[in-house]
Amino acid sequence: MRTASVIVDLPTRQTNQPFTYLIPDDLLDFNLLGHRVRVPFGKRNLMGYVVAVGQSERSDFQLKKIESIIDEKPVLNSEMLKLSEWLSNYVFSYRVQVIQTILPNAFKPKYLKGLKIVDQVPEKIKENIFLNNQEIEFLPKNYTSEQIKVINSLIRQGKIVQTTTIQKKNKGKKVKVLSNNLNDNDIATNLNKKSLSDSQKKLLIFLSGHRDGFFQVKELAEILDISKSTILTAEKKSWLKKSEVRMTRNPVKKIAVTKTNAVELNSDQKKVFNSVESAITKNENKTFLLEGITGSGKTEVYLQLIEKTIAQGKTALLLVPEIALTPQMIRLVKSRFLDSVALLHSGLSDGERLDQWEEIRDGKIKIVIGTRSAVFSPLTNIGLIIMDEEHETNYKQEGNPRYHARDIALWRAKYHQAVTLLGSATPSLESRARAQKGIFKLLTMNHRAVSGAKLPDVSIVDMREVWQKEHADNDFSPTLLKKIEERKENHEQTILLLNRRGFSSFVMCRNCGYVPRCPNCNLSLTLHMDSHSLKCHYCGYEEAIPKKCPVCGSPQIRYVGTGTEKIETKLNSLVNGIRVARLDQDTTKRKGSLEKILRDFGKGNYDVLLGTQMVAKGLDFPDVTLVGVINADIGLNLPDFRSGEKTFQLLTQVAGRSGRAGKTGEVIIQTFNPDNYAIKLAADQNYEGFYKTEMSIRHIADYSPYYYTIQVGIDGPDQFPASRAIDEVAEFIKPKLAKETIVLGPTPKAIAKLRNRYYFQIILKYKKDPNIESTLSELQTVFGEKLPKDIYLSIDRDPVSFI
DNA sequence: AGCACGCCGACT
DNA sequence: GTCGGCGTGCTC
Ligand SMILES: [Zn+2]
Ligand SMILES: [Zn+2]
Repeated sequence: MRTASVIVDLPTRQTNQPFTYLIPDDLLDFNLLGHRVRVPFGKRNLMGYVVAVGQSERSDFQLKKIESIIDEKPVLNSEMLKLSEWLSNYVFSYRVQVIQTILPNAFKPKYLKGLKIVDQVPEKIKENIFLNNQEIEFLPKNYTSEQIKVINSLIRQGKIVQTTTIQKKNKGKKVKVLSNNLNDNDIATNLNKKSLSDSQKKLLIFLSGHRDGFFQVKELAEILDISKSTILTAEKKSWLKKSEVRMTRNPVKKIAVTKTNAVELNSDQKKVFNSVESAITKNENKTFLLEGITGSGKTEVYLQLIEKTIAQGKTALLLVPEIALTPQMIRLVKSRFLDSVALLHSGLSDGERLDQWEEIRDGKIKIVIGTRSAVFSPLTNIGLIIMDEEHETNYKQEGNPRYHARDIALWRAKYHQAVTLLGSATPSLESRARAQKGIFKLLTMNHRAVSGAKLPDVSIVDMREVWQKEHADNDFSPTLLKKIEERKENHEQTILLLNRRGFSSFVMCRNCGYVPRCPNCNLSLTLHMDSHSLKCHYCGYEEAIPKKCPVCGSPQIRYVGTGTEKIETKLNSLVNGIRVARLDQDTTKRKGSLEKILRDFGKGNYDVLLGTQMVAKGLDFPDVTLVGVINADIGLNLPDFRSGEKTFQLLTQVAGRSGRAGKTGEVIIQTFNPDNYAIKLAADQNYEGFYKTEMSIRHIADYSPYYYTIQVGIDGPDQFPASRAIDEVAEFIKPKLAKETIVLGPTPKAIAKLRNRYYFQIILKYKKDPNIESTLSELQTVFGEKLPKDIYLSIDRDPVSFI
């Protein structure tokens, strides 16, 4: 018997395995591998993915037949089938969930429930419920309980049946287009007619110049500045021919650019280019780590390597942490490769994403640039995968499946015998350590690309002294303030970083010390003057600012700590006429607002760009000659072994925004911990020094990269059952793991309560433990089975954050 | 996820 | 006796 193994579209523990189906006669000659199919499953029809085809002689029970295929072409090629199998095991996720992540959202089907009459039913029912149809769509919430009762009894009697239909969605809009239907003679004769209106004349002249184009009515009306009715009349007269095309939505086309060409590389860049290029040419599965200081011209190297790859008939993938923050890079890529590049990011609609996906699969597009999920784009024959800013934690998905784009990139590069290029000014310790061991090849660029441009001069300002000499609570040291004023006078620009949004970090009663907290998370609420409210930054809870203390009634409420809002207000009052743009989550909620702020700042409409970590990433503004860090200590004391690394990266990256175009840049770092190693080494722009120091700290504490880490979590609506469950998890796994594996906990998570759920964790640290994967997958299947429904188990391999 | 099966309390 | 509550388990 010819059979197919099908993963059904049901992300549950019990259905996380292939089910075997018979292949119907009409599909026997068809290769079903990777196809979406409709299959009967229990009482209903589900969608599924064929992950294998073969022979089976099972006689223990009657196999069911595949009902039909959904698409003409398979949606998963053999690479993606293998990848999904590996990844689901690697990150402990259901296979369907991984497949859904690999595929564009538009492939998620909609199940429509319906009712169908199969026998005699009372006339009244036929009229009232079926509205005299044989089959209707059925949504229980649209019917009264009486009606549901009647329906249920008729189903029991076998007179009507429930049906499910699987609906495909988003196959792209069909649009009406018009094209020229006249030959030269026709046009000439029509143009000679006396009765011709100006609009008609315009249209005819246009048609004579665009013999082969297809245009939408609206488009034509706009181009020629004539009314729609003129065009419709012309259609009636058969001047124009009507047809329908499927619109492929291509968001890159909307970015208008002029073509640019490769720029001559400097000697640093040339060296890097040559090493990587030779590996691409030789089809070596090699990974390079490019450690290039900020402004060293990594992008130009990327572009020329992509060009080379394409010239060899292969495809290329460029991953960036966040599209919105790298508009310059996108523009550059687009200007170099024009329409042959696909842009994939979270801002696309399902339909846009599907269109791009199909063009990539069909080989029409050979260059893909995109964020995390673009790593799954269905390119074939990949020659080069570039991951820019490889240290960014954005590349790790929070929530299932918890994958890291770097892991996928390396897997795919191996599959394709391709080259991976990881680039950063501040590589993750993990990658840098691998380069040390020779697993990755280390390449460096230590000079800024623009001739004459140097790394900025960095100085640390000890805020303890400032508070002693001036008055405490000063957010601006006199040094920083003076320099901001100077920049304003000289028509240069300043970037200010403060990694905390809102007005103040929390509010406190001066009399009794009461601090308002979130009822869902028990975390202190942040004051927001924009919205005149207190907000929880973790769940979004919001309440009014108290006029007096709810505990003791005192009207003396103190605002503690400083956020971006307060800095904006202060700066406006301290420097006369200064124009400040604020860039944080609160000012960029609206679609397009981020781009607008950056554009306006680039045009010189502002003196200062003030914001959270967003201002540290990738921005490239030539007039910025001063970067100020208001408070470098935020994040330094978080309960996370990577807090030093994160601080170093943030400071180094933001410092790199200064003096990129030849004008000397300056950086002022304000801190209460001027002796902290991460802050000092960031001030020295000394990545290698930081790497060595941090590695010794990690070594002593047995942390990554010396050990692998896995976080096992439990969360539930009540504290006690959840804490008991995590204890049981520990009991379950401990005896199965290798003796050398270190088990930390169980402990409550750093944020112990979030959105009314209680969180607990166990951290596993291991170098080599052959039992780890089997133990954890057993934990999911065996232990997970008896876990109460409202308690969730999570497994996070190589977590990037412990907060 | 649905849906059936099954075992208890409440009602025509 | 029957209806319906939702706890448990299965779906190729
Ligand atoms: Zn009080
Ligand atoms: Zn909250």
